[in-house]
Amino acid sequence: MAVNESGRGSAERENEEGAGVTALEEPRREQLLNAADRVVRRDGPGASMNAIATEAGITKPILYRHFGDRSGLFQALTERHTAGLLAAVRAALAEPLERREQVEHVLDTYLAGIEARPQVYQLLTHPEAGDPNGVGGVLAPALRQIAEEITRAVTAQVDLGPDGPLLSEAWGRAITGMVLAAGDWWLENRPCPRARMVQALADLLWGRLAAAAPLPTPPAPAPEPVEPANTLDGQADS
Amino acid sequence: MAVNESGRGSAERENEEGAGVTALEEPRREQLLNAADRVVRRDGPGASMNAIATEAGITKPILYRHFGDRSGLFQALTERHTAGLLAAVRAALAEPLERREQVEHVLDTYLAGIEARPQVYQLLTHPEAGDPNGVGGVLAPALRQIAEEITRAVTAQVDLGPDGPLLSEAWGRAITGMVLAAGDWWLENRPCPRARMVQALADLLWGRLAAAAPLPTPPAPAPEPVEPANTLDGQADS
DNA sequence: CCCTCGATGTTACCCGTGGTAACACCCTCG
DNA sequence: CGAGGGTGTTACCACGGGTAACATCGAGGG
Repeated sequence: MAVNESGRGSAERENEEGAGVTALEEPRREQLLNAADRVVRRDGPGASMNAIATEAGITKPILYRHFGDRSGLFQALTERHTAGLLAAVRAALAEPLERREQVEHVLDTYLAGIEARPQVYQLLTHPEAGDPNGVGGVLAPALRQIAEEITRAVTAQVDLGPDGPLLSEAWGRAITGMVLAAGDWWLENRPCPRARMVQALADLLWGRLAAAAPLPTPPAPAPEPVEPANTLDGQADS
Repeated sequence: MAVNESGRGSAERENEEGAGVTALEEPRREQLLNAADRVVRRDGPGASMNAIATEAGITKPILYRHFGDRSGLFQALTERHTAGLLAAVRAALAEPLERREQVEHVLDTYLAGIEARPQVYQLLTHPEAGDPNGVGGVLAPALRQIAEEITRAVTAQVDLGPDGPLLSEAWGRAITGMVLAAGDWWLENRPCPRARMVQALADLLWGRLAAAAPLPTPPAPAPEPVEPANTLDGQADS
């Protein structure tokens, strides 16, 4: 067919990849994941299967043979990257520090993790970009694991009285979401060094918002007529 | 033609819809939005344009004439629903209450808002499900507006010293993300009544996690062999 | 030596979805 | 009676996920 060297993207250099132990038993799979990784790093999530296949120097069906479907591929890809961050956070949560120091340590660990791999970080937070099925909550699986880890740590380390279980569960999610949103903003705007951000978040958790002095109410209280409570309850749909 | 009554989904009852003022000047548009609303409520985001068109009893091109493209439709749809929630939160933020009461009020307003329309709530938090372009941050536009509103309120009402701007910006995002994640979890599991959840979140912001007594470190420090620090840093790319 | 087996690879196709072009209808206004 | 604008339609295209069917090649085993 003489197609030997047609338009295969940037293939034929899958050798010096080097991956973890898993490569020893499933080398091809790892190579494909590495290719996918490159494409995602370049095109973000939502990269097409065709693009990934081309980058790997092959065609779609092989990808599907190895990963079943697109979400399978992305799940595998995500898990590779999740492991490190999750383990790091877990370790930080287990360290025997004074509470404030420990919280700062965990916050710093997370921020450092997402700082190190900004592109991939999108994968962890938006795994389902591109496949509309199963929207499933705000927290991606990776984040949900972190939330559970926090819950576990709080349950084990802090005395919250009879409502402990409820509080630690709620707080696990709350803290995760808080760090997620704040970290996302920080990563995008870089308004301050990491340590400063850690302080800001720890301060929030330490009730600094609650404790701070109030400012005097400004003189003109209602300058703009905001069109009172327009459709506050929206379409009642008769 | 004789196509009069072929396969048009559930059309010909667009009359008793009842919508806001905007319907007076752009009635067709409102009807289409109502149809889209129904479909999204039923199929979640990621509903296809065809499905929406069919539900409205028409075909795709008309949708595109009115909204340009898919994201235009969803943006219009989102704005309709955002208005109420945003206005409510804004009002709650402007109320002259004691700080703790005000925070509780805002939290309760938000939770009540998402509680009232769980299906649509997905729209606000996952507007880009189905269109992989422009992933753009964790916080959807609607949430970003809320975050800015919180930032504004904190800036105006709380004395945070020289770092005020940074802190209020960071905290605006952080609090929004916190309530988003916690609210999402609460909405899905309903582990407690709303008022309880409000308390839990306010307590967190009030530093209860920081202030609570520690639990004695459990006797057996390493009961489960957790497979020590597997691939802590993941792919080191040897 | 041949022949099966499994992994690797390909071409060609299906279907659904976003998006568009071109044409038809009707109703109103000058 | 036209012109124009809103409403509607039938195709059609490109592209992305996913699959069937066929081709190849190396390793064993009778």
